[in-house]
Amino acid sequence: MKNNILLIDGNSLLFRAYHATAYRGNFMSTSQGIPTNAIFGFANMINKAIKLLEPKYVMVAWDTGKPTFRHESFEEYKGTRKEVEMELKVQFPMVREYLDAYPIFQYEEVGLEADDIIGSIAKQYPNDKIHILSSDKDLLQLIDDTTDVFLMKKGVTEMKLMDEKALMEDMEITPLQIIDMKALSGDSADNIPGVRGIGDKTAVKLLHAYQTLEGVYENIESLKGKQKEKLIEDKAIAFMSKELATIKIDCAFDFALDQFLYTSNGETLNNFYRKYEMNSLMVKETKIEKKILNYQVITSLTEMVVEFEMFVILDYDNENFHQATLYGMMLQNSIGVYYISLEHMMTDKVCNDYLSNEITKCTYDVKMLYHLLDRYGLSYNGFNNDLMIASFLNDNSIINYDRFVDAFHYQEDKKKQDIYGKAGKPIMIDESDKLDYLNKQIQMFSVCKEAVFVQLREKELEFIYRDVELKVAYILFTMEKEGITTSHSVLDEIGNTTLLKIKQFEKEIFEIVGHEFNVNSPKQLGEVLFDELRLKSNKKRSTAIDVLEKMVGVHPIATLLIQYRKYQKIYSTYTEGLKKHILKDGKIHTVFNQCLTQTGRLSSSEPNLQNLSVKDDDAKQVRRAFEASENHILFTVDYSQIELRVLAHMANEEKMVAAFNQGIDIHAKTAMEVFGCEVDAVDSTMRRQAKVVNFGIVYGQSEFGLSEELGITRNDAKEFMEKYFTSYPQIHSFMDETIEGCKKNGYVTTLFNRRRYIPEISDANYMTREFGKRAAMNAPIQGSAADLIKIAMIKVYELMQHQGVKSKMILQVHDELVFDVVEEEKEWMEKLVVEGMEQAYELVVPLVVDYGFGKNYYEVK
DNA sequence: TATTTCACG
DNA sequence: ACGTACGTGAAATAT
Repeated sequence: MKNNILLIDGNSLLFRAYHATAYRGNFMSTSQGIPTNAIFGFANMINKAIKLLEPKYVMVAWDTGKPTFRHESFEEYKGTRKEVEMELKVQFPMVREYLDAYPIFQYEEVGLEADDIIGSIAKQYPNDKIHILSSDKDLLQLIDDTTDVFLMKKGVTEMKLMDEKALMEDMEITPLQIIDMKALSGDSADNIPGVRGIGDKTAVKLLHAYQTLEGVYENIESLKGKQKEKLIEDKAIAFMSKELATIKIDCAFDFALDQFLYTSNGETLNNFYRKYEMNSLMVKETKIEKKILNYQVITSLTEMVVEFEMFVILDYDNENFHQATLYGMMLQNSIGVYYISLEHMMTDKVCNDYLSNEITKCTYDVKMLYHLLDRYGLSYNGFNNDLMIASFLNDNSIINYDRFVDAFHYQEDKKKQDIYGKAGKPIMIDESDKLDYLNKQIQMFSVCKEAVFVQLREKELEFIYRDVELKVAYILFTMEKEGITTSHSVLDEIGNTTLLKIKQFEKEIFEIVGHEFNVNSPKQLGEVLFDELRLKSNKKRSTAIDVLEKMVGVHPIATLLIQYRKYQKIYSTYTEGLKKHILKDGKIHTVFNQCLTQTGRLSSSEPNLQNLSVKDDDAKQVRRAFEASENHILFTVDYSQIELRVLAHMANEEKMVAAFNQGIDIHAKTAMEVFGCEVDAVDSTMRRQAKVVNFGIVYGQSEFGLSEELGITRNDAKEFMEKYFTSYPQIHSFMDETIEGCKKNGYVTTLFNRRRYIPEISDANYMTREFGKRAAMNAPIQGSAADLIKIAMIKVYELMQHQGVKSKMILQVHDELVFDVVEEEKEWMEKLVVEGMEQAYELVVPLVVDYGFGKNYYEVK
């Protein structure tokens, strides 16, 4: 029986991979700057070849000794060889490490070139099918009945299978004539001189007439003119060139074919990819592709057996929740996969029964499902499991999250975008491709499901999953659906006056500078400030606000720029930006992303309603556009210093806990401790400084950072922090223990067991490691606060349901909830929400809220 | 697509 | 000698 053997010309592929992926001196590299572009290209090449050829045996041959630049693209890079070489050189040991991780057998021998190794192996197994992968045309001479060459054309994925027939079509010569051709025309990249004045074209002509180099010289008298002269002159060189161009086929080796047996180890391979941050190459260990079941298109759920906890996914496009189109639904039971179109979902009574009953169902992204089914008037009961949320809780670092659930992406298969197009740019949907995609997706989900939920239990995340996130998902759906009334005319009005101010400031800036330029361009502004006006900054050429603020008093342009920036921001991001998001119902419906942040907070987008200006009054005016509905009043309730309270609780810092319990102003308390004075002696400056330290502690701020922030010397800042930690010793030990725990476990946890993995804490790089420590100190605090407000949302939502209020919860801004309250329910809601939030969970310190009412979002506070 | 800047908690 | 506070999203410019 014929074996399928793949022989890879390592050097030629690595050179090709390197040059094909190096773009104008830019290299793909790890965050530490280790170049990985050649490995990346190399991996793509061999993976593609292996996939296409399905070889039983694979090996890679390497050149030894000083590198011989056998690559055709060498010439182009000759000029910059020195620089380029280092970037490539470092990847030589890495590619060997890669092949060991695969694992793929590799071989090199002093005195032999990769060509000779490949040639000898190829001819040693005349009864097996040999494929050679290379970008070097030289290898084409090895083609015979059982040997072909996969020749890299351009880039890293284009390759052509060259056999005798293809070679004849392309170059009009036989494999062995490759040698004669090189003997005649030479190969500068290979240091083969050839006959001067004879190029590829002439060489081919001569070989057509006389078959071989020997043939040419036997018939030399039939030739004439300059050509004949040159041939006679360079005869010795020609024959030497022929020898040089001939690949050895008679080397003996002491390895056995069995050593090439192809296997691949997903774990070691993924460890390699992870190490060098080549996440896109990650392989999915579960290979379900081969056993994918067929799906069946049905018109009624009577055609399938309805089982407990089936996986259900929707067929919908890439738009956001209030715009997406629903086409159908796919379901999987223990027998198979079924697809029912929207039309039949709407008419089939059994389908309606299934969606309205409480039988447990599992999906991926339940909030999106609620939106779609709701918008199409369908029911959505019993969706008690969400694989997206579960896998996010297991590991919210994107890599693993993707690996686990979006595993089908790693099968080099179609992505959602390939099927439906991008948001705002839908494409014609190919029904069969789409159903194949959904079929694969649902089966992948089903395969992952069990492992995901086992992990969820192992990590003790069931509470946060079932009692927090799943419930929050439903509440967020209702909030997003409700939206917030937004006045287009108020935004217009603010926009218009803002635009006038922008124009005015711009004019004044141009007058000072003496010419016009794009003030929005950091590059152009940098030139104006640092080159033309000769202003100085300690931070390179940054034009950020803190740099500009330091220039106030030095140059009049600073104040103008600060003003310009402020109004430009109001105009572009807020007045104009927000208008685009007002829908026909006069409302803005933001999207709350539940599975995104590293800490467990929500994020808001399209538009972001969690960053509406509040600190600057001009900018805060934008909030006037966010209004209560008719006969309603806006109600906002926010936790007071929730992160500091969480810190006091988690660290169990007695003095701080006592202060909170006595209702003492915590910043004043801190000032008293740090400055060692009585409460009456605390002035506003001291309180402000204490407040900065309190916040800084939560972020793991350094002495340097504190000194910058407060504008004091580093020594003073150091003393400040020392006093802080002496006053609050438990906070110091809590931080230390948190960091130690993170180093030991690789992750930190919140009060409710939510995890954040922080691999950076063991990184070799100092800066990365320091970042890891700060993140480790902050995540339990920010994360626990995020958990708490989610619990409060549930508590308040449930109280509202039970008490039957008509008011709605509409926004969450990390420590704040916003409600659209029916006027008659004002006192009712005030009591309900304040109590709900304050009693959401019992800490060793009280949870306290501040709140306010108003007809719009400006007036509420 | 990446970078810079700036809005929020 | 390094570089310095956590977590987000949007817009404009630069590449």
